[in-house]
Amino acid sequence: MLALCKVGNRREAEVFRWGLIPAWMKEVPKSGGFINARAETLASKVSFRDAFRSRRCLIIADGFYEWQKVEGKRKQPWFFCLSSGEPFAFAGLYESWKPPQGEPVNTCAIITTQANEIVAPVHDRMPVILPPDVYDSWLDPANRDIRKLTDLLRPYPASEMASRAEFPILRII
DNA sequence: CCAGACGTTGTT
DNA sequence: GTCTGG
DNA sequence: CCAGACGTTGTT
DNA sequence: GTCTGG
Repeated sequence: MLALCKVGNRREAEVFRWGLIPAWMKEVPKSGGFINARAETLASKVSFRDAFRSRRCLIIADGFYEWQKVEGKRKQPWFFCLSSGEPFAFAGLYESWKPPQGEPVNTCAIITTQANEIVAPVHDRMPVILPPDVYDSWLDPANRDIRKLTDLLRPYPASEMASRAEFPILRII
């Protein structure tokens, strides 16, 4: 997946493998890494703390799915997007993981938070979407204010979002 | 204090 | 009843 | 999470 | 490598 990060003074777009692998891991975990990190516990979790301190990124998307448990049926997917239809940015973390041998692998995870009112009927968690005015402070590795960074990780306003039930068969683009 | 975990709930 | 240690 | 502690260094 | 659970 493609994500924006800040290297030196420049914003860069880089390809990351979805599934963050902490630097100290010796081999690729069975799960393939951590695809989600909880906003509430980020700062204290060994696996995310370093990335949260200095390797934050933005993951561009135009929507996301949440899957609703429906009694006796397969899970029902719902599609969520901005009512403006504009693309947006998930708050993400990345790591450059060094395998025992071979080239480093860029890995990333998205951050989740409590669901807002539009997502809550479907699922209790949702990805953190950041508004454009905080992109700079989120991306800046020199930003050491963990408290303020944590405060950015809120559920996006439901009033600016739209949703629709999606049929799995039809969703292939 | 040391052994063992270290993360979330995605995918169909 | 509540805290602590394993 | 549940079992087991729940207290301090006084006195002879 | 560092934290947690026993």
